[in-house]
Order: sequence, then C-alpha cells, then structure tokens
Amino acid sequence: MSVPYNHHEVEQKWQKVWDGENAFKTSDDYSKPKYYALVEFPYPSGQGLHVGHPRPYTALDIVARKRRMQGYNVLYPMGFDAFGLPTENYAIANKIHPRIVTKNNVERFKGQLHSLGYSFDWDREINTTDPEYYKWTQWIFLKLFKAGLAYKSEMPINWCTSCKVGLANEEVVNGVCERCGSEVVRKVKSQWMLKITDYAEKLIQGLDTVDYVERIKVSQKNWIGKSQGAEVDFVLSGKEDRLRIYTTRPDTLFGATYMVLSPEHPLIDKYKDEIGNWDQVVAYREMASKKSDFERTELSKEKTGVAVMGLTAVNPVNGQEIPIWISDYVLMSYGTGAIMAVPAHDERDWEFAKKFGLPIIEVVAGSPVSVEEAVYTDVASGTLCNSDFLDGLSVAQAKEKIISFLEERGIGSRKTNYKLRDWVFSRQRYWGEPIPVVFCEKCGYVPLDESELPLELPEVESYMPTDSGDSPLAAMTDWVNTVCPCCGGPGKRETDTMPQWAGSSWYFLRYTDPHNDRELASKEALNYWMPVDWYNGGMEHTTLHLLYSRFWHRFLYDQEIVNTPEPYQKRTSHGMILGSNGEKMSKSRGNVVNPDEIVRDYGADTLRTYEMFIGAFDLSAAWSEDGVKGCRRFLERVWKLQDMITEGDGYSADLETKMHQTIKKVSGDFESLKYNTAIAAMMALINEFYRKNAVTRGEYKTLLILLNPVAPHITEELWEAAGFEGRLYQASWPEYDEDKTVESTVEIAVQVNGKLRLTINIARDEEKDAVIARAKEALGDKLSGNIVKEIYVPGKIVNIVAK
RNA sequence: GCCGGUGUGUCGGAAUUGGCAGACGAGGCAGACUCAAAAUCUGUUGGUGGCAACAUCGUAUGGGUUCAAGUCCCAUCACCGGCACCA
Repeated sequence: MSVPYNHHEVEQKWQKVWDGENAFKTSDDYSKPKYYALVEFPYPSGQGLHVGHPRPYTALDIVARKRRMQGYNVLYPMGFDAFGLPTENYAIANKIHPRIVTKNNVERFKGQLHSLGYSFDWDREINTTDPEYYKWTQWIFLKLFKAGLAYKSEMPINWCTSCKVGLANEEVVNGVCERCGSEVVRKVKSQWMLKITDYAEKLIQGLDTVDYVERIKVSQKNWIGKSQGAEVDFVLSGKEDRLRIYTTRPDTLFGATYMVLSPEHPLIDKYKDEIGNWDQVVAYREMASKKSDFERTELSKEKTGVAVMGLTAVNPVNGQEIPIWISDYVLMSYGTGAIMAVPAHDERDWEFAKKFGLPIIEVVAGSPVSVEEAVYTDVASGTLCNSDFLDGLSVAQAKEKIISFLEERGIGSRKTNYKLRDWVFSRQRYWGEPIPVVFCEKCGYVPLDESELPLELPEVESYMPTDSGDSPLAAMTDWVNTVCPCCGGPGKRETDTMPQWAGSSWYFLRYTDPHNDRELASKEALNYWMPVDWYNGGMEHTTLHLLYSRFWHRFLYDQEIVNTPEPYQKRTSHGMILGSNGEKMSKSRGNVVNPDEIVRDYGADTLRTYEMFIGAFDLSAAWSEDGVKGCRRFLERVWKLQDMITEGDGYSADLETKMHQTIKKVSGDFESLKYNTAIAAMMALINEFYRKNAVTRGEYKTLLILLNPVAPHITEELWEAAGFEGRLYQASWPEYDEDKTVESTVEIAVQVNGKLRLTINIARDEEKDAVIARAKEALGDKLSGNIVKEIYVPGKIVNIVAK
C-alpha cells in the first residue's frame, strides 16, 4: 500500500527540486521554436494574493508546461506593476516610504506565487518601480516627445476643495471626495497629453491581423468609435461667421429644425453682446461646468438647455431660419461641439424637441411609427421624403447625393470622426515615473538627454500634494531647479509623474531581455520572441491597457525598434471569481477567500485544479468549498491508482479508444480555454480504471503527463514513485491516433417525427439504407402511417417522418 | 439611456456549434466496511403518471423557421459588467 497523500510534503519537495534544477529557465537558444505566454502582471497590493489571481496564472501555466513538453522554448515571465495610488496613500497614512511598502508587498506576492508551483522564469522578473526599468519607460516617452506625440494642454482635473488635492476619478464618489466628503470641483491644469488619436486608424486596422476573442475586438472598436459622416456649415443669420457641425446623417439635413451648441462653444462668447438672455446662458454654463461627465450621463433622462436669444442659423439646403440652443448633451470634445438637430430621426433630439416644443419634420418615410413617435431610423432602410431633390432616394443614396451637393457649393464635406480622445498622461503624484522634461523660459519644454536617464525619483519629506495642486515633487526646490539642457540657462524640472498605465504599456518587451542596460531589449531578443503568442488578462483591461500598449507598440514599430506592428497575437479574458454568495469578493461583504489557507488545507494542486474546474474560463464563477473538496478527492483517487498498476507499457484493449479520445480531448481543451471539460475527461478516465480496478503502466504514464500541467507536484511525485525515467516536466506530450479515437460500433438514436423512440447499435461505416432498414425493423409497430421522409445523420441519428 | 455578456436539475456546470438535454463535480438517498461515526468503495438521483415495459412534460417568457432548436430568427423579462448622452 502506498503512503497517504501529504500535499504539504510533496509540494515543498518538488518546489525545491525545480528551483535547484532551474527547471523552468527560459533558454536563449534562438534556434528552437519559441512560445511566449503572458499574463497581466499584478499590482502588489497590501492585501496579498487574491483567489482571483491564480485563475489566469494557472491557465497559462498549463499552456506553458504543455508547450515545453512539446519541445518549444517557452517564455512565461512574471513581474510587478508597482507604481500607483494605493501604495502612495498607504505610505502617506503610515509614514513609510512607498519604496519600502512596495518591497514588502512584492516579497509577499512572490512567496505566495511560489507556493502555487508556477513555472515562471524568476530570473526575468521585472518591477516597474525599478530605475533600471523605468529608465526605458522614460526613454520611450522621450521618443514620443521627439516625434511630436506628447504635448501640453489645459485639461480639467477633479479638485477637492478641502484636501486641496487633485483626485483620481476613482476617489470621487457621488461628486464628493472619498476621503473627506467635501465638494469636488473641476479645476483646469496644464497636463501632458499623448496623441493616441493619431493612431486611431492604425489601431482599428491592426485588429484584423490578430486573433482576439470577438468581444474584445468589439470593445476596442467601440472605444475608438470610428464614424463616417459629414461636416456642414450653417450661416449665422446676418453674420459673416459660419457654424460648423458634424453629423453621421447628412441625408436628414432637410429635417434639421434647430441647432444645439455645447455650452462651452466659443461662438457664444463672440456674440455675447447680441445675446438677449446672456444671464441665462451664463447660469446654464456654470451649472454644466459643475457636472462631471458621469453626472451628465446620469442625468440623461431629463434634457436641459437654454435657447440663445438673438442668434439664429440658416439651413443651407432650404434657407430656413432655425433657432440655436445650448445644452450639455452636446460635448465640446467630440466633433465640432455643435450639432444640427433632427428630432424626427434621433432619439436625443426628439426628447429635447418634445420638452421644449420645437418642430419635428419627418424626412425618412417608412419609419415604423408615426411622426409623434418617430425615433432614429436605421441607416440601411427607409426612403427620403420632405427633402426636395432627395425625395425617393434610399438613405445610402441620399447620403452620397447630399455630400456631393455640399462639396460642390463649398458648404460641407465628407468627414470621418473618432470618439477616441488623447491620453492624459500627467498625474500630480509622487509614486510614478518622473517625466524627463525641463521647462526653460527661453527654450520652452526641453527633453532631457538620453544619457541623463533614468531620472530618479528624489527622496521627499512628504508625499502629500502641495496646496496649489502640484505634485509633491514641486516642493523639492533643489531637485526642481536645474539647468536647461538646450541653452544652459536656468530651468525647472517637470514635477508631474506618469500614470500607472505607462509602465504596463511595454513591459512585455522587457521580459525578452530584462537585464539589458544598453537598450530596452536587444534586437535579436525582440525579433525572436515577439509577438506575444498568447496574452490573457481581465475583461476590465480590454479597453484602456490593451489600447495603450498597442499604441506604444505600434509607435515603436514605426520607430523601427520592434519588428511587429501588433504586440499580441492572441488575447483572451478570464471571468472573475466571486464569493460563495455570488457577489464580488470584498472585505466589507465578508466573503473573501485567502489562497494561503486553501494551499495549507488542501494543497496548491487542489487549488489549481479547482480554479480550472470551477466553470467556463471566460465567465465569472462563485467560490465553493465543496467544489474544492471534490477536486481534492479527485487527486486522492489519482494518488491511489499507484496501488492498481499492472504490467504493460501499452494501453489495454478495452481502453485503447478511451485513451486516444482523452489525449485528444485534453490536448484540444487546453488550447481553447476549456480547462473544466479537460479535467472532466480525466476524471471520467480514472473512473474507468477504478471500474476495472486496474491501470497499465502505459495508461498511468499518459494520465500523469496529461494531468501534470494542472497539478504539477502530485504528478511529479507519482512519476518518480512509479520509477518512470527522468523528470515528468521533461517528458514528451503524448500523441494520439485519430483512427483510434473512433469506436467501430456506435449507438445511434432513432426518432419518429423528431421524437426519440429507441437506440440501435450499428457499425460506424454502415450505409444509410442499411441503417434505415435496421431502424425500421427495430421500431416495428411503433412506426405507423405513410413514410414521408427518411433522414440519416451518419453516426448520430435516424429520423423517420411519417404521416 | 447606450454597449457587451449571461439565463439549462437541489447547486457549479456539460452538450463535438442544428442531431439521444443534463457529461464531470457537488449535494441527497440506499448499500458495503465499522461496535459506531468519519473517510473510502458501490449503486441511484430532472418533473409528472405507471408495479413495470413505457408514456409525457422539460434549457427565463411568448411567437417563428426546420424532419429536428438549449443552439438559428423576432419580441419580451431578469441579472451581471462597462460607459465618454459621441450627433
């Protein structure tokens, strides 16, 4: 009899062996085929590892281990995205330097990750707060700056009137400061911006070349938000100025019955003296400026606005004079900050028109509802009416015709717009990468020379932002005052730091050559390893992080620093692990599960197996302690198989098909995020061994290899105990024979009029006529009436239709 | 409000993408082992009717397409996630 399964001993033993043997060190042998598997590196929070972390890490650990067994040179690295707000706030509250806080948290995370037996190559660990790392983050910023993609702009920030600090959106709760509950207002500050909008088209087109889960592509595209339409100039009655608007529906121009400007629109200031109700306009503006974007959204139900008295516009196609309104549902940041309102065919315009009693003219007939109820009409359908020379045309035809009409007269043109906005790159914070720029009265903003990098964060007394809203660095006059790299005169360093997104926008490049002190990574390493073959991360990062890192990578490609336009060949997402009550795990809900306790009580292999078995990988799943026990029981049953081993390096005759089927199933499922059904297949296989109370050495060996990526410690131990050659992690992935995965006889269902009546066994390759004849015979008097149709789906089903 | 996702036994979830709904696991029930319990092993387990063979209903709801629908189409409801009223 075998000794009982002691997960503690087994796991400690093998983790030591793997460390000692450098088992998972990535080779620099560039002649081998490569595989680069990547998971999002964690933010080392003070709470330590969450049970949500092991889900994606285990999934790609499975892929990495399988690839190694298939002969690939595998890069499966790990690091820490350690700059950020929570660490800084913790440091402020506890008067500890954020560097120390980070160091402690990283150590804890590493210990926890190690206890789970991941095959990361720790020699390649990176940390975004390491000056040797952020040197290159700063270096990329300088490249962007020199390429004209970094610029300064006035942008509003959230400003707490009581704490006198700028706040992240996350710190503003219901319009008030999360910490002190005081009012938060928008305060304009000069901020560094990155021109991601220059890359909008490239970022859309790049999606056609990669293998991302469809909904991820959709969210990237929706975020960039390309739309095609036209810009049209409306003349202001009796004025020289023209009011330019953007519309995706130029075909509905005849239905424009009023205009709406964003409250901040500059034309309003220009005609200040002629506006009859200026006080009202100012009051409305003030109200709108207090609203955050989120509030504007929340208040979406009730439209607000003010008519601008004394200004009217002329519809260029029919000469009609129409009123001008201002409303905060029109944003200055999109299009031209002004719209023509077509209430008959736009839901928002319709609501607005109804509320303020503005005229509604239907210009696309065939809307399913009356004018009273009219809403936006589908672009592809409908015929124009009430539109003079457009009458009778389809929407698509009308669009073309009106654009030509406008272009001929010089009053409008075709225009493509993007929702995407430039990236606000400044933070008034301490714990981030310093922006390597000096301001000089004479030369303006001057980049540091590359040789000056890294520009390290100086030691400061206090991490609190200053009263003026500047970063804590602004108080460090010794550091701030420097010389201009351009003219040698007096200069001041930029005191804002970079956002947390910066370090994570290129980290996957650094893993390919993490200790290089001359380049961000060598050409050879980048050419060999990039692109990342498979990148998995959370759904919450499928817009911003994914887009930002694709933008930087595409820029570096244009700079000929990397050799592929897209960084990630394949991108998948995992679902969240919820508490046992089905709600998000959080301290306040009291439903947090600590992975350390699961490792202690059941073992890392059980935790890994459970997290893979819990449900469909891309959907969220609720934690269940009973489920953990079930997986532990499965591993116990695997352990006890060692007492049933019989001689024979091959597969026993009655299980040969099952073995080949299982190899095929597990191999395929590991590639397609179906870890739960792969494990189910292995459970079913061992149930067969139990039924017979026997397993041949050959069957046992195959099972251990298949299970190894999921539960690496226990399988390695059993491999050694059974006396198989070498280490299991060095074994070869088993092959299957397609011919042997199919049974020679199959059971098929026999239906009459689509209802199951019975099943029969047939030879797999039996002809249709023969199968149907046997089905009829078996049915006997269950079959009555005239046979109308006979259907045979090979190997599946017979359906006889009778009347 | 908009966008995306999900809805299947008592529970977590399967279903080769239109072909025997409920694999695998959990829980329940029964049996074996035990003085007993736990652990372990074996069997059983969607509802209704029937001693049974079997029949019948059943994948959020209501329609539809099809020889055949959890899967496709239309409408509706509920829940989860994201959001920048994007003209």
